[in-house]
Amino acid sequence: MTNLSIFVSFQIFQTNQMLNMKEVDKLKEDFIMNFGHAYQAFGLSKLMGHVVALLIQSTKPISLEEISKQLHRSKGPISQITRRLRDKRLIRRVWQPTSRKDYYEIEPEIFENAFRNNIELIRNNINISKHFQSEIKSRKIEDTETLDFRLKEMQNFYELMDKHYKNFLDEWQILKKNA
Amino acid sequence: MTNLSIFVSFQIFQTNQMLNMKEVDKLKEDFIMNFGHAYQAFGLSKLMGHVVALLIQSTKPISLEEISKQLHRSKGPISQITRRLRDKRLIRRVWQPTSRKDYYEIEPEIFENAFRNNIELIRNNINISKHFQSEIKSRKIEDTETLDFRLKEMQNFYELMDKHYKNFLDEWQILKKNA
DNA sequence: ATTAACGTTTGGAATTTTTCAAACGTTGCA
DNA sequence: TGCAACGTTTGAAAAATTCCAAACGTTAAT
Repeated sequence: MTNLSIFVSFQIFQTNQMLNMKEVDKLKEDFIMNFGHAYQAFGLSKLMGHVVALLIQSTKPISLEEISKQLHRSKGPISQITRRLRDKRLIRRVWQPTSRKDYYEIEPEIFENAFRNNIELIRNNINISKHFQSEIKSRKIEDTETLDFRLKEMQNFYELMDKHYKNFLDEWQILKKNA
Repeated sequence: MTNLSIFVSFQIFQTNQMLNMKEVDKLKEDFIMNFGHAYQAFGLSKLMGHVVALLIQSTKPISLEEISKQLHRSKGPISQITRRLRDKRLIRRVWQPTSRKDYYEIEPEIFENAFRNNIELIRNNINISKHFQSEIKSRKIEDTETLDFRLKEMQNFYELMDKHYKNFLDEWQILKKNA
């Protein structure tokens, strides 16, 4: 009875430990999945979100091999996705003197950089509206009042947006320096 | 010689007319393609961009059948895409008393609404950062200083962004009323 | 020089997304 | 009541994307 009691409480202890382990892992996995969905919602690859999440929650840089292991992918797609993420300046490669492997860590300015990538899309909208306004004008097409109005509105909208985007980034820089 | 001259200039005239026709159509097609790419870059369906572009450049509402004809798609996908576009409030359905068909036109506040859809994604980022901060806290996980810092920064970043987004929309409203 | 440890590239497989044609349901009209 | 004109849904096909395994190139160590 006593023995059993001890045994049981030991079991419970074990189980709690394991549950805690599992819960932390589950939380980590959940974190990774959340970023996957968020990235997908932004029109990016889900895997990109997974890698980003993995690196955000990691205290130290992670090798390509370890990334592929943790995300259950082969090295091929991870190699490609890390390249794309580096191009977008969301992660960066670091050298560990002790190893020949490539290690990756999160780009400290990941959020700013992701945002800057978005600004470029906005700029593209401005360019589209400008481009077609000038095309219409130079060709003297008829009955374009409505389209002219809409294109001009589009231009105004995204130019104002661009202005506020800059304000935002400026204020963010100030905020960060004071922190 | 004179006759030939007249003939030639007539030919040129014809050709110019035809070229103009083609050029306008080409411009329209180019416009549609541009929106397709832009929508794709934002993680939306290319076809959504095509429909939006078609409706932006049209003076009058267009029937579902005509949309599918102009975009060379069958009615199935057009029906689905118009539904999604209506859900996002980028286009709207209008009733022509003379016809039983559904007609679509661009939503006058298309740009604002598209932007508002984006704000929701931002809000999601805030929620992710808040959620995991509280999860970490309630579970007393060890060595989370780095992650805590990053999550807090993420929250700050997107909350500041949200603030500026609101500023932007407010200013846009004012600008539009005064226009 | 050879080998071993890497990351990258590549061709095809697997998965997901898009699209179509046809069936279906609804509504207006005769 | 029956028919015709619609839009929507659906199951399968087509297209696009993602993914893996293996080949490859490069570099470092022996």
